[in-house]
Amino acid sequence: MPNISDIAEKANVSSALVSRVINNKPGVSRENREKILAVMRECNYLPNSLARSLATKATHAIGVVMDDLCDSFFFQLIKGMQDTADAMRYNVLFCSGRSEETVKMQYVDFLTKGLTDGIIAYGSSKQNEEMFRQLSNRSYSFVLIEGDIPDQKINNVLLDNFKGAYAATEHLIERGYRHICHFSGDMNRKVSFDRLNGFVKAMNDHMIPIEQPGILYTDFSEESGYAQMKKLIESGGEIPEAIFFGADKPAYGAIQAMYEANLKTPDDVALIGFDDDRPETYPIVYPALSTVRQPLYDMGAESVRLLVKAIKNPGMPCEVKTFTPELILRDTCR
Amino acid sequence: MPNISDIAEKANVSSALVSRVINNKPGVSRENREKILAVMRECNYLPNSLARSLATKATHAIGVVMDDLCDSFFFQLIKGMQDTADAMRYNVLFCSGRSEETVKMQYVDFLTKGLTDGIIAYGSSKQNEEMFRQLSNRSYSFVLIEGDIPDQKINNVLLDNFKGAYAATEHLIERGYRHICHFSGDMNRKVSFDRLNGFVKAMNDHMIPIEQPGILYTDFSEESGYAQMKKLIESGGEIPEAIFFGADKPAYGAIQAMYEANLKTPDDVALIGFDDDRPETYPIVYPALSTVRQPLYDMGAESVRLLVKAIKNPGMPCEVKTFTPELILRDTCR
DNA sequence: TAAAGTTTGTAAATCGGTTTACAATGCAAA
DNA sequence: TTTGCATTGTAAACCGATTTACAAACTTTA
Repeated sequence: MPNISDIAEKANVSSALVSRVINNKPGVSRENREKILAVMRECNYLPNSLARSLATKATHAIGVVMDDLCDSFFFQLIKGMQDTADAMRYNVLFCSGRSEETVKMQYVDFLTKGLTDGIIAYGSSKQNEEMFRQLSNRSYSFVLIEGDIPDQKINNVLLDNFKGAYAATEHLIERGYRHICHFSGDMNRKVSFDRLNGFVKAMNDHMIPIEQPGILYTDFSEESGYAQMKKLIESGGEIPEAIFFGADKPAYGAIQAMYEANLKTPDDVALIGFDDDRPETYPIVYPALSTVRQPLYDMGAESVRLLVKAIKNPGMPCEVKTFTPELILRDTCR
Repeated sequence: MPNISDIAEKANVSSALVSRVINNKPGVSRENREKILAVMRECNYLPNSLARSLATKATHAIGVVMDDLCDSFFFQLIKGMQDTADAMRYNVLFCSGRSEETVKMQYVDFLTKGLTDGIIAYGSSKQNEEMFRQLSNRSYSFVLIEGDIPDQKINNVLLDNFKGAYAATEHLIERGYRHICHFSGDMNRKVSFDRLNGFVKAMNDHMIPIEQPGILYTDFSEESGYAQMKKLIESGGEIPEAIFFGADKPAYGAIQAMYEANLKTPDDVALIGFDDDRPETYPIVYPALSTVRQPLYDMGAESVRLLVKAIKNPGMPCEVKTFTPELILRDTCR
């Protein structure tokens, strides 16, 4: 691998001239420019990015750190980020924590030590709050999606989970359902609280009592929804007329349990999920799930725009962009 | 952001000593080591990775370049890579081409200029052959999964597509089916040729004629399988007893078309897919698809092992690891 | 022809680390 | 007391680029 001095030597010029050619800057005669270009081509020369970034203090790369890349939930988010970054001429490096908070933090550490001009992280938990606080102190540019750090000004892309949950619940009420339950999402996540609160508030505002089984806790997996629904059915207790879920995946799990117990939706139980995390498959699958849609593509795009803005204006005051979810009615609740 | 000299100054030592502390090397008195560590902590000092990598010529990072991250097909591959890299203390940076060959190549370029010690790329096409040739010439370490460059020795992780297709077809024949068709995958990919050839060879070896409609061409999408199957049904021609697909996604599409036409599988048409690219959902979905399983997790893991080996032994002769797929019988063909 | 201005080229500092060669120090053995 | 050997510390070169300050050469202009 030749370096800039090798090229300079072969072309009988100083390395500063070669640098000017690399960066298309003035101050090089036509003659020399062509000679240098020829030598570069001949030697298969590629300027070393590390050295360039070290000198210029810019990498033109942004990092994205997520809990787990392998979740179709993130597809639209990723596409939004990638398209936007492409358009803004930034390269995106995705890192996957494989659901382990420690691995995720290790990647944040890795990327922020010089490799990227900024990072986007999805989700915050108590475990990583401290890390983001430190990023703030270092005045490193970053954007947090769906996770806020108490008492800390940071760039944030959020969803109004409360409003979405409220709207979904209210819709169920307006459709005439009275015995309505909630399957919450993972309660380690603030979003799940907000959704739960939206549900409770809507029920209260319409003076509908929350009857047994009331609120059942799941995580964000299909398995957990399946298990809770199966337990509910097997308990022999009364089955609610409608269920609002804190996420789509447990709703799909519940549908599976209902299917096995020969319960139909929406006739026996109306369902509304949250996320619009549709399996990328055909509708034979299930009855299409009614849900509260997160505008993930837009959120991904906005997070990149915000990050690039922060990178280009260091010291810029932090911004918070809140998106509003949309109620989408499909088969499981009209 | 303090640098190493700032720390050295504050601790009243030379920067070489600080470097030794950072890297846990001998040659520092207990006293000084502790003082330096204290100053580092106090200043929130983080050594700059770019500078370190520039000096040591190692980044301890590997890049993975794929056509499109947003495809559940890659999940197991990604997991295999990530787990293995974690265990070997390498960081993995994933890049997504968004299906555009030019973007994918741009990332190869970006990563190989110093950012990563090596890369893994999935799939090769005529368009990017030249790029991989050049990587070879630069003697940059890389591994290609499912893609070989003619006349070029490279590290390769492959699947024996021919054998898998042959086995699947033979199984259909042994089950007594005679009117068997093939829906090929995207013919821009060599894998599709191999699978097609496996099908044809098995039919020939058993002296079964390939009857109308014979071979239908799809790409790797559900839509294409749906469209071809629908056309076939609407054409009013004879429906084959069994179909072997070059990929799972078009098979799922075909199932959808069959469902709409009230055709049952395996009774009306037996189906075998390829990939074992299962939707991460519950079995209500479809009849579970019989398929030829790619050991993607293992292939991902092996690609990382091979790459790291190549990084650590520059000049190592290239290796080719070929995996054998496994026929998995589920509902659509017993 | 001299003075002033414009191009073009170079040397050297810099980015933030690592590493090598060597000097200074301390301590035990002779 | 001298010799020899670790141990500890430092200065300086280096990794591969960018950038600044300035010198040299060439044009204009008066």
